[in-house]
Amino acid sequence: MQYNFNEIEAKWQKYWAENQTFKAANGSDKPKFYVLDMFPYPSGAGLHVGHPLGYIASDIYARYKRHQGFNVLHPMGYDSFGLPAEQYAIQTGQHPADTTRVNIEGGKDKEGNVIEGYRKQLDRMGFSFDWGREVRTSDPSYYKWTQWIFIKLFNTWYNKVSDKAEDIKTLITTFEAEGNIIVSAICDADVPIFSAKEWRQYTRKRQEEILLKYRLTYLAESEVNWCPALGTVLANDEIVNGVSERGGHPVIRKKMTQWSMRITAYAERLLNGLEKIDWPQPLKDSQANWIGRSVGAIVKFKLLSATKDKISSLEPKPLTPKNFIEVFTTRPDTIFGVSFMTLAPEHDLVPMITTTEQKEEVESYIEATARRSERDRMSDVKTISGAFTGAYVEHPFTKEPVPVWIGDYVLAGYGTGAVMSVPCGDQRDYDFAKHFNIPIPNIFEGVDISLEAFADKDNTIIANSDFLNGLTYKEATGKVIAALEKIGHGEGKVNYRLRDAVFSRQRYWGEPFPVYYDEDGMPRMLDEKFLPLKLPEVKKYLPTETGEPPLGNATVWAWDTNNSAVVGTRLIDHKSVFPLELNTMPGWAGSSQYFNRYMDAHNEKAIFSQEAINYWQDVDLYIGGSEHATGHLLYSRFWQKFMFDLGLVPKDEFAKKLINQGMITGTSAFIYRLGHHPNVFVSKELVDAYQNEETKEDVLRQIQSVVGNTLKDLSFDKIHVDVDFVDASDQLDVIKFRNWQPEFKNAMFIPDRAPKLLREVEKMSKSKYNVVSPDAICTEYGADSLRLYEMFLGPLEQSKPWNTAGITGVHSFLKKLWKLYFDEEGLKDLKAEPSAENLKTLHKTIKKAKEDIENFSFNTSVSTFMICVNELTTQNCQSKSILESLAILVSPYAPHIAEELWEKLGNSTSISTVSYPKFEAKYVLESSKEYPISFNGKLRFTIELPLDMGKDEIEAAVLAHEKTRQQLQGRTPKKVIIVPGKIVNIVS
RNA sequence: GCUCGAGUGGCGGAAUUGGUAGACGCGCUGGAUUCAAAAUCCAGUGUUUUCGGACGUGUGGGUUCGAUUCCCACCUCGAGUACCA
Repeated sequence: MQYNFNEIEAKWQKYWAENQTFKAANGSDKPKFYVLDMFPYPSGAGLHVGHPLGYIASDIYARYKRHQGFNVLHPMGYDSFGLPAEQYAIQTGQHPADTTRVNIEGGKDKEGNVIEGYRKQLDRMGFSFDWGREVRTSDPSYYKWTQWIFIKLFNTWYNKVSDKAEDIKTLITTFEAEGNIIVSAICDADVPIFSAKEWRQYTRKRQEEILLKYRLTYLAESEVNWCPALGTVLANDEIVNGVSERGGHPVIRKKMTQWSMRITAYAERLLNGLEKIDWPQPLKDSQANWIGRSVGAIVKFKLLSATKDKISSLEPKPLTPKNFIEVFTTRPDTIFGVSFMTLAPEHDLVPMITTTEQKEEVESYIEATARRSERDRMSDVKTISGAFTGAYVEHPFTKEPVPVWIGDYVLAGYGTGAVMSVPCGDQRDYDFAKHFNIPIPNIFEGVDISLEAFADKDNTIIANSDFLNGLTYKEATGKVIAALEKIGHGEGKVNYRLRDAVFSRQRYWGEPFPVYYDEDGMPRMLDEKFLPLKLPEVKKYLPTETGEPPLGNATVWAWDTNNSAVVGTRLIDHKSVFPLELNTMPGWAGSSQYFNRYMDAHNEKAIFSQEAINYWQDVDLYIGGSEHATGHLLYSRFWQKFMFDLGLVPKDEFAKKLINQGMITGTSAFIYRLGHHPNVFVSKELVDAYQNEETKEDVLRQIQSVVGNTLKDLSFDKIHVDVDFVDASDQLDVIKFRNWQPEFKNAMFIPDRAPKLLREVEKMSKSKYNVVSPDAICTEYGADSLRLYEMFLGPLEQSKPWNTAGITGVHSFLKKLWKLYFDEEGLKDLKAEPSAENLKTLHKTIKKAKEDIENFSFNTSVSTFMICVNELTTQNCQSKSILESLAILVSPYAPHIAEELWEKLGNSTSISTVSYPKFEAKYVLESSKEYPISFNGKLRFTIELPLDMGKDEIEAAVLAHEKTRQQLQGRTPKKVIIVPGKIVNIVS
């Protein structure tokens, strides 16, 4: 009987679907285990072999956990809002919902190409997903809950005292009773101070404006990253090297009114939370880096409004709210080294403090920096530029005047947008001072600063600094902060690099905000019971002529408050019918709580029931790509903590363990095309030989014999060849190549048979002809072979190249496995009692396979199975019990063949929940050991000795051995090292 | 520049606490089977050699009876980040 994988795989996929084998119940006597994959964006191009790597690993683990007796939740869904569907809609006019459905469920695209569909592709690989819990972020029944969370965020503020998010009502109550002086909140910087009386006298609009400054999602005019080519704003994590992550378009800074998420409220908790989750260190590092906590101080420098000559006569005046400049510094200990102050050119105070004499220079500098794009400014960090404002501030301790400059090395968006410049202690300040001839006072003990700044905190001893002299960095910092606080000129402060996240996108294919704008133009939330607010139909998916987002094209997009319904925009009267928000939410909105929604995916009354969330708690294992480190994975943690504060989820971290699977790259194939002879192709070997001086002439002659002797100098172009035309020996199938494209129809090859190709590892991409689809592999070798091979390639986390040729190794393993159970006639007569050898092989395998799977070392467990099958084949194992256990061991990796073997052995239920074989040490105990005998650390020979032999006996046995005497040649050993069970080393 | 990770045969990779380097697979070489091919099976396969051995895990040093593994310096590649005060 042959191993007919196509038939077997189709049969069991059908069986699993019909019997709902992998349906997970929300409650069970078994312990729970939640295995999650990052859900995919369903693109029209379909999956290539790189995509399922993580899914295969998580599926193996999920299946293993079922064998271990866990109730396993292993869901899958689609992150189906996004840019590609929208851009396709703009080009073709097709509704993104339609193309998205085709990409998932299959069908035809506009050109009539057959799209297989993600679901079918995934099904062919035999995943044990509980498809009954599928979610699609673009489905109104799903995004209803994304909108719901948005409303919750709007109705919440962050109380620093309780250190958590609280209902906005508690804030309003406080305002009404006591004003905001006693409120300690994470809010906008420009909140005015008011009393309860003042609050009550404010208009409703004024009150709303103030509350917006406290809400966890708020509308604010802010500087955003605007991408003109995409017509939308982008978040910081959507920009790579100053250009858009998608498409590589330039990005400029622009002021716009946008929804923002107050993620900064959670900065500290997001940072601390990293300590209790088992996530990859590089990923934690990059989140920590992104949050960018730095400890230092705020220092206030009083403004002196006069020119330098007159300052000395000025009377000292107390600080008032408007007459100082605030800086943030991590080195308050160097305050006596300040010789100037630098503001970002965009700093609010610049126009106010600039003197008439300096006005022209400052304005032209500001104009020049504004003209430079973000990218220019970033790529050119060496050019030093700046301008003097003419203004001075007063040093808080020395009372000396300090000149105020502006310079684009100071960023408006970090800290206070102003720095106290200490040229002796900071290289940027140093360079700036050198360039503009500003003095560089030295405040470090025994340090030469004639060439560069001294920034080594650990070896700092402060000098020339009044009361800080002789102190270390740490001592001086503490002392100076205390002194600043005492005179009211500053305080200790922790600063974060993390910015609030802009949450508006000028796009069509995203979640609509459940927001309308009232008669005052203030945002109001729809009542929860009217959700979902569905995306309106539009004629065009582009921005409107007046520059509004695509939803501006909708004719039915207004909120009728009398009837609680979406109505035509013509009816807007700002009395009872109001305009709805035209922006949509960003890509990460839908993915920030999807893992919790899976727990109760069809609940219409709540995002999930409390029973469901309390049962499943959190994700036990999450597998996905590292590219989401500072996007999805940070935002999801933020929303989880928010949900936790509201008491909606029991855990404030959503995933205990996370693994980043590596990328599978392609192995591109190239043939060399002869210069000036576009019809002639030369093998890699000949081109290599041509590069070698010794063989160059031979190659030249060989090529001349084909194309004529006129050719003296050879040149070669590398041409991509479809990897489908290449065999395991890297030889080209010339017939396939000639039929590939018309220009190759009459191609000639040197040598003319199976020329060797050059192979290089590159990212998989259509244009490189190195994309391999899992469907083709499933058809030719089967899903079980694909699964095994993806795991066998190497460690899960590592990036590694795909080469289809190698799959024959795991495929013939499966055939050998099959042959242990079947011969030509059918199932073998498996009545033999297991031999000691059989049991040893089996139990060795159980032990190793279990260890490997628990360490996520899937590549080595595949080797273990190969060794096991090779041994059992040699042993001619005919024991049913051994072969039953083997089928279970293999089943997480190659589930189809395992089910078939299991059934043919006479079992009537699925193998998927059978308990894992138990390792028993007694079967693998050895009585003797082949001891390696080394002399001075170098292995010479081995001797077999009983394992229970003691050190002394071993020494005696080894020294008595004839080969030992040969090695020693009469010398006496100086030392004999014996590690029982391991090695013997003789030093002589 | 900074942070993190990695360098092992022709290739993917293995070696669990420092203890027989190269498991397993691909490829390659030879053989069996076949009219032939595919498939299958058997043997070999780090380099070198005077067939005793010698040399071998990016480079140079160190610790150790013993180092792919630990320490120091350097080189190369990859990922992230980038004027963060």
